[in-house]
Amino acid sequence: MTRDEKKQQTRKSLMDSALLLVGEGENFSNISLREVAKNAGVVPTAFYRHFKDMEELGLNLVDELGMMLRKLMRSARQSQLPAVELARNSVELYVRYVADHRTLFLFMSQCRTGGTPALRSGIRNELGFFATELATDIRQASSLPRIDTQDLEIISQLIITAVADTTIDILDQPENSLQLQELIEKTIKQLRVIFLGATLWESARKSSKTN
Amino acid sequence: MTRDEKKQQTRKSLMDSALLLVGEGENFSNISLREVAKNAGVVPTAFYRHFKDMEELGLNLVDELGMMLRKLMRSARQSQLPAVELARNSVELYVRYVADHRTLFLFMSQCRTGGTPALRSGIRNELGFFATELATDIRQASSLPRIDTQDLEIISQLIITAVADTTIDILDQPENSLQLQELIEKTIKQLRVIFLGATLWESARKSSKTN
DNA sequence: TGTACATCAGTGAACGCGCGTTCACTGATGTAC
DNA sequence: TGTACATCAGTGAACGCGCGTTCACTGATGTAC
Repeated sequence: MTRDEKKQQTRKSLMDSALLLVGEGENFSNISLREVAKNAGVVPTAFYRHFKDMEELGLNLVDELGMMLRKLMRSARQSQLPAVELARNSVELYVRYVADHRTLFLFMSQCRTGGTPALRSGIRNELGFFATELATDIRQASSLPRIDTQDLEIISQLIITAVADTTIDILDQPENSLQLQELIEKTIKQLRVIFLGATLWESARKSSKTN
Repeated sequence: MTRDEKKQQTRKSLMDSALLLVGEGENFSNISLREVAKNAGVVPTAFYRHFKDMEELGLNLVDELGMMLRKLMRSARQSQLPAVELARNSVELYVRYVADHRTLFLFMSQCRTGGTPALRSGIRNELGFFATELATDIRQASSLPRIDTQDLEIISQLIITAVADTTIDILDQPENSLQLQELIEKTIKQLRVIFLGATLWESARKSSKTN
């Protein structure tokens, strides 16, 4: 193994170590550089070969989260489902991703509102990007062909907010629990309300034009 | 001043001191007992005469938040506005409350997803209570007279989520900024989409009954 | 291919600091008579 | 009202601990010839 490969491996260990500690219930902003290093099996000073401080490590986790979300989006696009089952399908796909990447989504939920300004804005950026992509998809699906672009983005943001906000509740539930199923149904209903509203919104726009 | 009055005063100083530090950009979960005591003008050990630890102080801040939210709800009820301007009026009232109690809402935003389990569930509890109240109000306003109670609660939760989620963005903006106004308009639009969706949701329920 | 030197990821000792918590205390306020 | 004692909010010294960061270092990997 080359020196560079080894370095990348240690770097990954450090990031995984931080996520592990998040998974054990620690708040990311309370996790110490020393804990992370210890957990990764290196001496504290080795940390500095990879990151300036914990915030920089966090920003790299945000990048990892971003890639994850893009993968999720790609999966969602593949399943060309009829609109009626789109909400259910999307939520269930999301829940599966959350379960499979528990610690990364815990990190997201924690830092989205609780992190340092840089972390917060990093995550909000990724979610914003996600919302824009979602708006494009909705546009292309032509379900709401005449709604204006700005409003479509606002609606997409609302969808993301509704889903992102349930994430912490999902993570608090054991997998396959009854409560988890209820959370899923709740979120599906919320998305359907939003979709229904979006349909009417379009006509509201049109009628306001005629006023 | 009696001894008990003095004690209550110190207790308040400690809680205010914690909020002050939150207002200065510190994360509540990183604030030390010593900082709080120092800021309140007492010796660190005096802290223990009032709270077991910082989490207990935080739970008392959650109570304060709860009272605040109930006051907000009462104000909102007084303004018997027509449904068409209800969204705008509510959002603007909320924004005024957020501006007037900046640090308390910062605390809420931080801890809603980032706090310890006890704090998180405390805040979610308050917001849940708020959602239930909101559902009752919507029911009584009879705007959606035949929607089922459970679904109405779910829709109320979505409204709360949409508003609560913008809170952190509102707090990041200087008062009276253009961006702030845009955030307000965005939230109003989101609430209107939800209300519109709720109207359709009702008929969707009815039509499913006929299937 | 073999040698001599450069690079640099990770080491380990050391530092000063703020932390939460303990303890015995002080002295103003409260209470019983 | 006055006195003697009890209460208890706040004091201040002390503790051991984990923290982030510095520094000179080691030794395996990489490179130039």
